[in-house]
Amino acid sequence: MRLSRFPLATTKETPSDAEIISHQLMLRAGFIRKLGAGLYTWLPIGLRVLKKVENIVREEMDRAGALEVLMPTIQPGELWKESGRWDVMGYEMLRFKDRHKNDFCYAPTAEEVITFHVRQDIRSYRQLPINYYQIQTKFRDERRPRFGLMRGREFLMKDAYSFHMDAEDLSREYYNMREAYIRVFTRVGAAFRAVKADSGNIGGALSEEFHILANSGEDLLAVAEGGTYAANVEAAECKPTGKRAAASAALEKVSTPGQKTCDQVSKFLNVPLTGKVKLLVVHAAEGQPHALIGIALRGDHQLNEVKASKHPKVKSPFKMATPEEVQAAFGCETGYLGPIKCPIPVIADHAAFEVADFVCGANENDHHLKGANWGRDAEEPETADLRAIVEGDASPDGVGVIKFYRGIEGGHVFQLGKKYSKAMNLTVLDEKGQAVTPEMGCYGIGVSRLVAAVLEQSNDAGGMIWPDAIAPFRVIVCPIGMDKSEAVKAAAEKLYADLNAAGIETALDDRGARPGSMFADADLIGIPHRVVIGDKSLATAQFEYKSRKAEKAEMIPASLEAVLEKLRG
RNA sequence: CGGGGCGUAGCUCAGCUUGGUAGAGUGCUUGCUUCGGGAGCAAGAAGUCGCAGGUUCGAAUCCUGUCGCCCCGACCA
Repeated sequence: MRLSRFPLATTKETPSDAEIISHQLMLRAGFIRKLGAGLYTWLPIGLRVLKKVENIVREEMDRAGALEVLMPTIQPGELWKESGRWDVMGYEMLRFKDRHKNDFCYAPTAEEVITFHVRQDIRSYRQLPINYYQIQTKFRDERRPRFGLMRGREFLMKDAYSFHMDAEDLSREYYNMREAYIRVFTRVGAAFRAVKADSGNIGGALSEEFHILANSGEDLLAVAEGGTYAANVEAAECKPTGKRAAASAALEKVSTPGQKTCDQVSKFLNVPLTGKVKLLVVHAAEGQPHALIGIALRGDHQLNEVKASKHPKVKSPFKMATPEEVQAAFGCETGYLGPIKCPIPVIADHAAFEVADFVCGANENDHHLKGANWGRDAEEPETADLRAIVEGDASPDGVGVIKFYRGIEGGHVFQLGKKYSKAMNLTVLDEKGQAVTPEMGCYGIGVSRLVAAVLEQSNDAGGMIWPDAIAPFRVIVCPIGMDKSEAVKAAAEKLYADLNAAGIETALDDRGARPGSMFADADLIGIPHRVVIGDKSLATAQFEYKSRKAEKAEMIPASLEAVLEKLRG
């Protein structure tokens, strides 16, 4: 591509409404332009990168045996009513009516549509398993779109849906997709991690997210150093150790005027935070004997609200009791609550259950208890995994120590089970002629998000640094004084033609710009390989080569072969 | 949805408190000089000051409404 014919809309200034580096760079380098909140146009150079990522995804899906389809972005509301999600989905789903006043929505996902088609066409077990995928625009009306392409409203997504006769075959395909995802993320040059995700489904349904590691990531990941365990902190388990020291101290009520927080009490009584048990009061689930329920946590731990919401005795979604409700139930302020002589039922987190001789609130203003013990001073409580995992915890699988990383969710593989096939009455006949409801899996990759995510972990002060596999061009040829020197012009044109002939996507900066601006643009748009041709280097029959990642340029022989050698580098 | 902020030249912003001829930088056009890390000088084109009302002799500026966008939070998956 001749840059004189290819508008490079680069700017020096950083747009004020871009918060994260990938968003800033994509605007500055002219990859995207904003049309509205969460809506972006891909300009020619940016689109080249998007298409490359898209093709890698397509190749790997094809290789894994999935079949590409293309479903409409506009979906009939009827199907969503059939699955029951029309009323469940919130404002995230953009709804509208056509001229006949029929309900429609802009696709946020496509389980309903694909299930509808499979129901039309798939009748026999002989036709299964099957895995359909598409790479198509989605729209989710996020309440707060942000971070450019990272959380846009309209985005490009690869979504795949597989159908199976039984859970075993679903599991096989799940791992098949997982392998395909590993290949995709590896090929686009991302440093990533597959982590266990929130798997709410009963029946051992598996769910894993593929995260690109980046400090700007919205998700926190718990990864075992020296082990293989990795999970989204929302889903990271905390296992009981099964050990608790015997009670050795006598129960004693002490005056702790004004000491309301765990930190304050810990310092005031000179006991470590790990020796304190705190009690959170939350709303109980419908049908529980008491409207409130207490959750006991060790002093240094935080509640994991996802886990709490899933506990059968806790109201979902999770809701904390108000100070007034606590006062009514306990007759004291929230700073002095404890599980001993507690007026409401208590569930203890495993870690809180394993503390002996602990300090806790006395359920009386300005007083705490010392030397408290489960079993002796209160009934042995029901226990559950309720706390958030913390760095330094032992890995739940027993191998390694937990460390936190930030990640950007780029993909998700999920065993759906029969949720949609059942709701939408999809059945196929098995070899005995019996109708069977197929098992489903779904597998997504945020294609446009992946572009931003890779960039998020691959940039420097000069701008973008694209991996070869998804760079808009692999090589940029920068002739110095092309207008003045026939030799430079001829050499640059020849190299440009030769590289293209060799199948290398090459940009020729024939704009006649000054060297400074040429180099700055080449760096900003992140072309991985740069060849500079000037009279000085040609005098010694040399080109100047610089890798985008390298500090300095180096001289190479002025030949196509020498350049190709560097690309193989 | 709650709180805060911003809409002025293609882009980034000043001007608004205290009403009186529309500004800068950058980008763009032309010319001359320059030419290895975003050049210099000169000339030039470019804005119904988000939109609609109102107050006023006069509104970018004050008031009301409205739309759009951004940030924090909550919410959702």
